[in-house]
Amino acid sequence: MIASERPRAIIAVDLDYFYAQCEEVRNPSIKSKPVVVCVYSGRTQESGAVSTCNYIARDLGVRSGMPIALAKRILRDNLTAVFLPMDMEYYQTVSERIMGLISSKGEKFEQASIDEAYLDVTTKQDANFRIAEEIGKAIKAEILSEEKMTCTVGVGQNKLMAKMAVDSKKPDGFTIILPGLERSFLNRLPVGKLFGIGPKTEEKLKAMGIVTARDLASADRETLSDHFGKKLGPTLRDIANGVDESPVVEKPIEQLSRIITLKSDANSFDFHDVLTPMSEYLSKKLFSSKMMCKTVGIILITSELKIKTRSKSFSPTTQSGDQILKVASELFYSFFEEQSKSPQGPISVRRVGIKVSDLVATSTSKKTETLEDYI
DNA sequence: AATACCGGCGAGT
DNA sequence: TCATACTCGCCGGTATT
Repeated sequence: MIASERPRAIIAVDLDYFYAQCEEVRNPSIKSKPVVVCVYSGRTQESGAVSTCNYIARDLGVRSGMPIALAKRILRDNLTAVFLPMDMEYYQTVSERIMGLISSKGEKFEQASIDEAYLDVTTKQDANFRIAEEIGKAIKAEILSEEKMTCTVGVGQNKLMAKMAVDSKKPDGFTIILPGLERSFLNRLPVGKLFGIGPKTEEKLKAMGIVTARDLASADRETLSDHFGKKLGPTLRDIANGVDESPVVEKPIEQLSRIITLKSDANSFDFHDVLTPMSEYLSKKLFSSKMMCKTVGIILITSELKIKTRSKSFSPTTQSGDQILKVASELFYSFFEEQSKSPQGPISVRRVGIKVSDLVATSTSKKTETLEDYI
């Protein structure tokens, strides 16, 4: 046993229906109406998907990921419904202000997404999360007064439990799971409600007779490893037990990608026109985040919505748009070469993208390693 | 035998 | 019915050293 470890106090903050709430803040007159934020793909007038929506729309049955046309059908009798195109730049600036606000409330801060963050507020005299509660309330109050926005806060002894606390009451929630009460909080939940267990894993577990978190928490370790592998198997059991040792730390970006929907499905490798701006965009992103990439990949989504990927690593690392374009073009070319030879013939593609990964920070020292590679 | 690379899949926002 | 744009992580297979 490890010498008496004091439980950590972790706060999770989740900005409620973030994109749609940003739109409400910008234009308060829509607050009383269903608000649906859309990603229009440009194929037809209404093609695309719902990114997120406010709770008025959710209560009427709209869900994120849903086709826009379906959301419009659901809301067709509601003359007040508002459909807006996504405005990432605006959401990003709002997010940055709020993240700055949250991070100032604790030493260790981790942004988990554009609208989620963790804060480690562990202090010596806070075994019952009194201080964490104060800080959590202060965060909610400040986001409300400064940005006119509600959020949901969860407190637990690790990131997993803080997140489960958040998920248990949204929107505008505040939930604390005290140390020791993890199992009683989780036990009744179906495994699919646990963070990290999606539909596929839930189905597999169900087939094994594991339905609730209680079942999973005491499931045979050997059996879990056999079915899910030696990493995921034990992790699943940990999740059901509320166990999570992962620290609150800012993680460096490890990949960047850019993907678009084609105006119509295609099956040739003449993608130069769409690839060029994507490569330039990624190059600029790399530059602004002071990163270089070692791997370039392509992403294709077929007409049947199957995802295909190809990638290539190289050295030295690069930041250049031309280089990214060159590698991506080669990958596209050989992908379609390969496809044309396959028995099914050429494949039809709906969406295409480029991904840069294996990112490394550009050397800050005077003598760069990459320079020597060129000599 | 260990590590790197590659493509597919799953989960989440 | 129609089905976005990202990010991260794991798995198994194969290639490289």
